[in-house]
Amino acid sequence: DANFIQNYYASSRLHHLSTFKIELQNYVIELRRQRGLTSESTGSARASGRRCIMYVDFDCFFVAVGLRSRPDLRGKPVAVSHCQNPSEASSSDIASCNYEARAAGVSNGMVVGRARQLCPNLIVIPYEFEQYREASRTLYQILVATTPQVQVGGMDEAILDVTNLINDQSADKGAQTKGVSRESVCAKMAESLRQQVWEATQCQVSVGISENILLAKLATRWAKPHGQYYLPIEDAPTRLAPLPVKHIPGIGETTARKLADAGITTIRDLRNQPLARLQDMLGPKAGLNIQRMALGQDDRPLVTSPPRHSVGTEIGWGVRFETPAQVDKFLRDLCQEVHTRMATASVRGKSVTLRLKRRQEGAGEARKHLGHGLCDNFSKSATLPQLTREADALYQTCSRLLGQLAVPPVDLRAVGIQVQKL
DNA sequence: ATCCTCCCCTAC
DNA sequence: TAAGGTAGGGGAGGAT
Ligand SMILES: Nc1ccn([C@H]2C[C@H](O)[C@@H](COP(=O)(O)OP(=O)(O)OP(=O)(O)O)O2)c(=O)n1
Ligand SMILES: [Mg+2]
Repeated sequence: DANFIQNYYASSRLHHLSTFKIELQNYVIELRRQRGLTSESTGSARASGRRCIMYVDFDCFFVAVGLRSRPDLRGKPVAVSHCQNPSEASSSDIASCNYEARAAGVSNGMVVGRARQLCPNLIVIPYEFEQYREASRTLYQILVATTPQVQVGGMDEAILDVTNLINDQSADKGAQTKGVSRESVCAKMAESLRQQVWEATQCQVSVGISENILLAKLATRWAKPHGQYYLPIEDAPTRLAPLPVKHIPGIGETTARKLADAGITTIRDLRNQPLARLQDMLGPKAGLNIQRMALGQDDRPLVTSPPRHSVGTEIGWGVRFETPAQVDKFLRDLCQEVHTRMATASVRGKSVTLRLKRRQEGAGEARKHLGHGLCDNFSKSATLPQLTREADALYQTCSRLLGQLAVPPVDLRAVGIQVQKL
């Protein structure tokens, strides 16, 4: 099908999630430039001691945007998904659900069929990607107008370093005790941001506030929905101790299970482990990082203009081929897509990786309609003849890699390419 | 030690 | 029907 890739991307939420993030990073740089703030000192460069970090995150973002034009649905359980029928067997993903739906056990990423079992009166509304894009951009306009020290966390979340702003305002107020003053000045600033975002977007954000990125992010959990929460760093040991390890950013499903197998389930457990044991399980750097986080320690500065290290594209849905010629055509189209993105970003690369998924021996049809199902992954990289972004050069090299990986077209379930060494 | 390739994992 | 992408951190194991 000639326009498969374009049509697919037009409907893929995960594609939009990823590409909006890149676009927002560039947008923030542009907003800073417009305000003549490019070379502003860092948010905490002047300060030697305590930082003040704010984590700003829209509440059930896609649903909140969708409900603006559907006020009659407020108060009812609502989810955003492609699902068009009332089936309890739908394998369509829920991108976002509101708090009414969550009360029934529904969560983001769940398939609609399962969600309907938990919440039979769940209402499904469609995606509105352009509206999400607009709301995100409005959020970032407001944030950059407050401080240039903004890190893009994603389409619906951002991190601010307001240390210098807070210190200046605390100093202006003169005599007040430092600790109390800082907290109240932070709280006022967060109130103001939430109000501005609400007025400009008719969507709510929550704000977590603390002294580093980790604690500010964890604080947003207590801030939601549509609230704010200041987590004093002194309280961190007590507040973090009982939380499941999965709350630490970087610990996902797989790592949490691995830790559970070793009897480690809470952040307290993580903190009490000998460092060497965590490092044996997770590796030297990961073990150290995770134990530091368990202690509430995080000295990472904001990254306000992250350098780009790779440009890639991958499709793992609807991939069902019969002939090598079909695979070849698909690969050509992917190379063209990457070429276009590299041109937009004004980058060229010296190395390319081909990534494939191959249907596992004996795996039946995927649980998800036209999904990749159970697969084995393969990747192979090669150096490009020169620093390039030309679609044809990418294709020549990828085509060779495809031959080397030798996956029968019928067994292919995903194809992707990624260019690096930019 | 440090690099390289081929992975796995994570977050939105 | 359904739209399971994307970039970065980092580990294992081998080469230098
Ligand atoms: N599995 C997921 C998770 C998220 N998203 C999209 C839809 C979300 O609205 C948006 C932001 O993700 P969040 O994790 O911030 O979730 P929400 O904003 O929906 O809820 P909240 O932040 O209130 O917990 O990303 C998605 O498509 N699929
Ligand atoms: Mg959110």
